[in-house]
Formats: sequence, structure tokens, C-alpha cells
Amino acid sequence: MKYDFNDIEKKWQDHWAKNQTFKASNASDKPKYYVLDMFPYPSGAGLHVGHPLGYIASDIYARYKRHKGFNVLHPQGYDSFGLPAEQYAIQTGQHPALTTETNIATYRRQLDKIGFSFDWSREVRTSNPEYYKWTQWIFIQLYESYYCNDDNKAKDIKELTSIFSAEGNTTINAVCDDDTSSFSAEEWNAMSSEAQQRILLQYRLTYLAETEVNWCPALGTVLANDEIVNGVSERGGHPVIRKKMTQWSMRISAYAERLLQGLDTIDWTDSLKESQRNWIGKSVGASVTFNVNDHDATIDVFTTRPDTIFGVSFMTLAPEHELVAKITTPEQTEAVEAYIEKTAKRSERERMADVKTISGVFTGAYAEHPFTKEPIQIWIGDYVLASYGTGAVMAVPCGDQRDYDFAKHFGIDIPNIFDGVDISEEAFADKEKTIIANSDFLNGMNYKKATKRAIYELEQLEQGKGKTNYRLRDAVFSRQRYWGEPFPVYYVKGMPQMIDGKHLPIQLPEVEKYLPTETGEPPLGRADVWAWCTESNAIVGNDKIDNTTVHPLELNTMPGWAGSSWYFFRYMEDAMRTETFASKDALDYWENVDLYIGGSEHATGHLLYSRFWVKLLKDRGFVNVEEPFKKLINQGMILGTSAIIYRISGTNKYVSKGLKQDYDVEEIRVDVNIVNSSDEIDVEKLRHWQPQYKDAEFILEDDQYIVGREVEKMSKRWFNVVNPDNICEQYGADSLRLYEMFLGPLEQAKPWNTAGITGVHGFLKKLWKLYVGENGLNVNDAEPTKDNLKTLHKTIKKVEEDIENFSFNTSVSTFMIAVNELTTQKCTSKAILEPLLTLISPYAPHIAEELYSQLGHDESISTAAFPTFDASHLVESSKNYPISFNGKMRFTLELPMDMNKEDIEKTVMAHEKTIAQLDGREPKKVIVVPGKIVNIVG
RNA sequence: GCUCAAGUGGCGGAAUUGGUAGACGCGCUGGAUUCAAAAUCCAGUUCUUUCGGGAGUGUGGGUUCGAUUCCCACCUUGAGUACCA
Repeated sequence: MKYDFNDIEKKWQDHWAKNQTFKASNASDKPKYYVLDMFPYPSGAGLHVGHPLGYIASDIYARYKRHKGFNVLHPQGYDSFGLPAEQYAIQTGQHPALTTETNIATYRRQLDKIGFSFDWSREVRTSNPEYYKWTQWIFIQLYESYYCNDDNKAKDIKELTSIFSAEGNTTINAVCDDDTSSFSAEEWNAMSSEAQQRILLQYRLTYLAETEVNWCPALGTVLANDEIVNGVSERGGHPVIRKKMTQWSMRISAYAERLLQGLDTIDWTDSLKESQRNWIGKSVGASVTFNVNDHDATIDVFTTRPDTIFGVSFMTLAPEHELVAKITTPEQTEAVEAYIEKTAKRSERERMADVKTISGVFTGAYAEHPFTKEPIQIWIGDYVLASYGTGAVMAVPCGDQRDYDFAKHFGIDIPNIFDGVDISEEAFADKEKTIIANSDFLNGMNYKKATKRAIYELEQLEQGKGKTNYRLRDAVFSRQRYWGEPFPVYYVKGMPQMIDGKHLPIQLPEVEKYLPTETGEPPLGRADVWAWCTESNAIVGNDKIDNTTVHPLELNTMPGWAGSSWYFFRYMEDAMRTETFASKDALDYWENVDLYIGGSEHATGHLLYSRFWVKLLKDRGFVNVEEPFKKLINQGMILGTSAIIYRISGTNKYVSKGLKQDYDVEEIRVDVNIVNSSDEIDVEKLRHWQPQYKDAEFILEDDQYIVGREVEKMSKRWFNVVNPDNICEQYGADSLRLYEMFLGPLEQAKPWNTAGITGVHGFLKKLWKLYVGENGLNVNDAEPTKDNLKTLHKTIKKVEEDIENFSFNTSVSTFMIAVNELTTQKCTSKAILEPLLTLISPYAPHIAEELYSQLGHDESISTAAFPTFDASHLVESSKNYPISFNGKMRFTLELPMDMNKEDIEKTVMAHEKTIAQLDGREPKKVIVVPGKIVNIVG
């Protein structure tokens, strides 16, 4: 019987689906284990061979955990809201819901071919109203919460209002936009409801505010900081400018410290934790208040070096700073305004491109030094960012290189406040070596002492205090797009109101045009959705809000990361109940994700936002975990190998790679699927591939056209995409799974090369031959030989270690060695061959399942227990270990693997004596390495 | 600039408590089988050599009986971040 992988794989995939083999139970005596993949965005292009890499790895782990006796939850779904579906809708006029549906069907068909053990009964789709109902609900919970600094957790906003009406806000220690204004209980109670609402917005964890946002005109929407890369949009690479808009924001900054601390409790890679730490950007220092001379105004600055306060010789404000207009003197107004206009015009990208150019303008105003009372010039300059700290700095040119350069450029004083340091060439910023001088009460102190003292003195003057600053900004949550979750929000007199939970979900209306506008008007704002607004307003009207007035709904939609910030909880629900986002029983049982596998590109987006939402849900008592993902692994990208042909400029002639240096050529990428493994292109196929090649002339070398190669991201535009469907057809899903693992370490980026798959495919054929001969099954009840047992047990040991360490690539080699050995040993023993199948089954489930059934089992191999390792089979039977003397006074003694420590010591001692006698000297040192080699050095 | 990761044959990569470097696979070479091809099987494949050996894991040092592995400096590549006060 032949190994007919197409039949076998189809058979078992159908079998698993029909019998719901991998359906997880929410009630089980077994310990739970939750394995999750980052769910895909179903794009129109379908899957290429790079996409399933992480899914295969998690599937191997999930199947392994089942063999190990765990109740495994391994779900899958779709992150189905987002820009590309909408862009496609704009181009073709097709509703995004339809194209999304089609794309999901394609994805599902492709995924099913690879034989994953997903529990599809729990599938989620973020664009499904039944799902986004709860995304809207969580939004309301954020709105109804504030962050209490005393208890370090989010609380119900109602607690805040009751404190306000009893005590005012003076006793409150909560995260707030404006912590300077205070009011009494009487004042609060006397306020209009609108004024109260306005104040509460400063406390809510999601809030509406006019903020400077990243506006992308080409996409017609605002973007969050993590959606911008090098000053252009992550998607599409369009320019981004700063713009003031009224937007919903998420007060993630309230959680900065907890997001930072939590990293120490989870098992993620150091590089990933590090990038989250950098993104949060904690810095400890002080805030200092400077009085502005001749004005009733103060400027707050943040500094990490309060010890250098006596070195301040000027101040710099960001051009956008609110005080600039107020304090600028009439003589300087023209220059200042010109400068502001100039900087505002520059895009983020331009600004980043020339960080070298020093620019700024003097405002004409002066501030007063808190201690010396000397006047200090106030400048504006675009090296100060409005979005970091307070948008103003106290400049200490002797201690900060940027301040130094600025002072040099504009001829400002550079007083030296460091003992024994030369600052004639550059600033001195080494905290560790700092000794303060020329600084009154700080003289002679080091950095630590001086910092402490400076803060103390500032506090005495009430002009400063110790402060920790975070780089992490609140995340803009509104998108001026169509294909996203609608907000559960309507407006009364311009103030936002939440729609009652019983009306959720607020569904997306049908629209005729999806196109966003350049001005920021959302697609939902067009006339064609007005009916929706008023219709939904009727819902609001049911709540006894003035039925005759039209209360507009929020017309923006939520960003892509909204739905993905909590989907892992939805999977826990087995019955898809509708009363809660996930039932308490389910949440209690599954807790959080034990293993999460996905790409590292989500380091500062999805993975940070999810942690934030989970912390909020915990604070408000809806879940009982602090972190969503206990262990996280980033799979590396599989890259494509593009094929390049060389066109002689201005002609339709193409030269082979070896001859290109003789011509003036341009590189053109062509379909990799018509190039063979020796880089030779099939010219006839190329002629048919695209019309411009039909009559082209090809200049060959050795009768061949050889292409150039380039390893780059797998993408349609480079024509280097390899489709997994084709691989499954030609070699089978088991070959694809094994090969993707075999390519290299999971976490590393690696190029795809279809030619290499014959190696693992050949292994599967050999495996089949080991079990099934010409005349049927080769397996019998023969007693296993010592060699058989040795092969099996060393394989068990290695494979178990490999899976636990996520070194899936090396276990494939281990299988190959095992099958080669057993073939050589002519092993037919069921006692060996059956457990071997269990080892292989996580990697190549179809062939394992088929052979397991041929061995006479009715139940699925996924219920089989992982074989137990027995070290005794690895111990050599021979009693004398070879001792060799290599002439360099070194003796080598080979010991069996897994010998226990005592025995090793005894053996070594025995030999030590022998060696000492042989050599006539005492050995100096004995090095014992269990399972390896022992050296006794004379 | 800063942070992190990584540099091993023609190629992907093994060798992670320091112990025979190059497992396993691709490719290549030779052979068997075949009318031939595909498929399959066998042997070889780091470099060098006067066939005794010698050199060798980015470069240069160091620790050690012993270093791909640990330490220091440097070079290169990739990823992230960037006027962060």
C-alpha cells in the first residue's frame, strides 16, 4: 500500500470535524491549558506559507498538551474590522461585510487543509454584532471608571461623584487631566449638570477631549502613536501631520506604572518586554515651577536633573505651548509668529529628518529663577516637544548637549556648575561622576544627594516637587472610518452620553459611500446615515430623553485594536451566552492564556492595549487576572525569495544574470513559481505569464536564463508568494507542517525555499514504509530488542525536551534519525512503533492518526498518552568503559547517559586510582559531566 | 545615537549547566537500478595537505586542562526606538 497523503488527510480532517474531536470542555477534571494564536485579519489575498508558521507551532504544543493529559483550549477566529476591507469597498463598492465574509471562507478553507486542532465551535469575529456588542459594553465600563491613586486601581465613577458632592475634590487623589483647579462640595453641588459632566470627563478612563492628534489626510483618519512608523502611516506609508481635533481617548497613561511592573510577572522575551518598557518610558525627576516676570503666569517644567537647577541659563517652550502668545513681547511678536508658522507647516517626517538644525526664537519674556531670583530668558524652539512632559524645559547648557548646542548657537551664557569638569567643548552629562559646584546649598554634593536636597528646597518654596514622568501617551480611540465598531454614544448639548446597555449592540448602518473625507468628517456623518441617527435616537428616546429633539450619535468608529483587546475572554465561553461578555464560570475556569504565539509587530500596540483593558476589567471586578498572556512567543517571519530578471534599458530584451554586467539593465521581479531550484526560469511560461514578455528577446547563458535572487518580505507585489494550498496538494499538509518547523528556529526570520521540502516528504514516506509493507501492515507483537528500546526512549526524551523548549526544528531531525534507525533494525514491534506515533502525531497528525487506526484503534490518537521516558533503556549494557590516554596527560572516560550521581562518583574514583597508578601522580582535577564525558586531568 | 537579538560549510541550520564542532535536511559528486527519465537505494561532501597531519565557529585579546558556549574591546547584519528634558 502506498502513502496516499491526499486521501489520508482529507479522511481525517473530515473525521475530526464530524466528531468534534478537538472541542474543549468547560467542565473537566484535567488541568486546563489555554493555547492561543493571534487571530488573523482576513485579507483578500488569502494565506501564504508564512502565515501558518505560528499556528503550526501552537498546534503542535496544543496537541502535545492533550497527550500530556491537559484539557486544552485552542480556539481561532478573525480580527475582521479594519482598513483594507474598507479600502476594497471604496474601490469596488462592495460592502465590507460581504468581502469579509468571502475572505473568511477562503481563510477557513485554507486553514482546514493544514489540519489544525482548533475548536471552531468557539470562533469569534470582531465585526459580528453579537461580538462588538461587548466591545461597546467595555467602552462604557471605561467611561464609567476613574483611576484612584490611593488604592492604585480603577473605580466606579459614581464613587467619585458622591465624594465630590460630600467633600469636593480636595481630598481626592485620582488621575486627572487638570490637577490644579479645586472645588468644594458646595461649589460642586451648585454646578450645572453640564459643568459637572465636563469635570468628570477629566477623570474618566475614556474621555472626549480636544487634543493634538496624528492626522493622516490620505487615509482620512487619525492614527495612534503605534500606527505611525518613521513619521508615515504604518499602513500605506502616507504622510501624517499634527492637527487639533476633538477625539475619544483612552487614559492608558493611568496604568503606566502597573503596565511596567506587570512585565516582571510574565514570561515574555526580554526584547519584547524591553520595547514595552521603552514605550512606557518611565523617568524619575522633579517638576519645577518658574514664575514669569511681569505676567501672572507660571511655567511648569519636568526635569530628571533637579540637581543642576543652578545651571539654568534660559528656558525653552515648544512652539505650540499655550503661554507663548501671552508672554511674547510686542518687539518679538513678528519673529515668534513667523517661527510658529514655519514649524507648524513641517510634517512630522521633515521634523525628524533634520534634527541637526538648531532653530528657535527669543520671546522677549523672562522668568525668575526660584532660588537666585535672577531673570532667565524664555525662548521657543522645536527641539522641545509639546507632547512630552509639560512642553517646556529648563535649559541647563552645561549638563545637556541639546541645551548646550542651543546656547552656543544663540550666544547664551553657559555657566559651569560642575566641580573639576571642562565644558568648553561639550556638555557634561555623566550623573555618576557629578560633583556640584557654584550652586549655593548644593555645593560639593553628588548627583543623588543634590537631587534630594534640590527637591526638598523647591518644596519649601512651593515651586516644585519630586515627579515621575512617563512617555506613554493616552491613546486616541476615534477613527473617521466606516468599517469599525460604532460608539455607544450620543450627544446632548455637545456633552457625550452613554447609550443604555440594554440597547446594545449599536449596529453599523448601511451606507452608499465608504470614502473618508480629507477634512475629517466621518463616513457615518453623511446624509445617507441620518436616518440611522434619528432611528437610533428613537432608542435613546425610549429612555425618556426629549423625544422631539434629534440627539446626534457619535459618528466616529473604534480603532482596529478595540476588538482584539479582549477576544481571548470570549473564547472561554462554550455556549456563547449573551448576558455577559463571558460567563463567570468560564472566566474562573480558564483564567488567562497560558501560551500566546504571534508576531512581534504588536509589541507596543495590541499587546499593550490588551494588558490595559484586562487590568481595567480586573479592577472593576469582571475578571480575576491581572495579565492576559502568561507566556508569549514571537514567531519569526517567513520571507520570500524573489526572482529577478534583467531588462536592457529601453528595450524588450532580457539578459541572464551572468551577463548583466555587460549591459545597462534594470531589475524586474517575476513570478517565483516559474523558476526552478537552480534559478533557471522557464522562458515559455514567462512568455505566457504577462503580455509584455510574449515577444521579448531573452539572452541566455549556457542555453539557460538564470534569474537573480533577493530575500524579502513575502508579498503579492514582489510575485514571491507561495500558496500553502499548492504545497498541500503536492506534498501534503503533514509535509508542510514538518517543513515549516524544520526551516529553522521558531522565533527567527527565515526564507522559504520550496525545494527543501523533499527532505521531510521523504521522511514521511519512510515512516509509512516502516509500518506498511507491500502486503499490508508490518507491525506485530514481536518483543522489542534492546536497540529498538534505546531508539524509542532517546527519541521520547529529545522530543519532550524540544517541545517544552519550543525547539520544534530539532525534533524533526530526531524523528528522521529514529525512523532511519528502526528501519535499519528492521523493527516490527508494536511496543515500539505505537508510542512512536504518539510522538510524531503533534507534528504530522494525519499520518499518525491513519497508522494508529491501522494498528486497530477506534479512538483518535489525540487521546493517547504521551509515552513515558525510561532512562534504563539508554544505559549501555557493557561494563567496561573505555579509558584512553591521549599523550597530553588527559584521560577520557565515557559514561552512560543518565547514570546517577553516586554511581558516577564511584566509577570516577575507581578510575582515578588506576590512573594515578598508571601515571605515578595524583590527578589534579576531576571534571564530571553526567551523560557526557569525564576528563581526569593529570 | 540608544536598546535588543544574531554572526558556524555552497545553503537552511545542530551542538545552551564549558567536554569528540558541522547532527538532520537541501544542494553537489560518484555508484546501483532503468532502454531512458522520474522515484528509490548506497557511498562521499568544512578547508588544506607531501596523507603523518595542520587550520577552523565575524575580528583581536582574556579566563580555563579544555571555549561556538564565559569575560573585555571591536566589526558586520537584522529588529525596535528616537530632539524624552
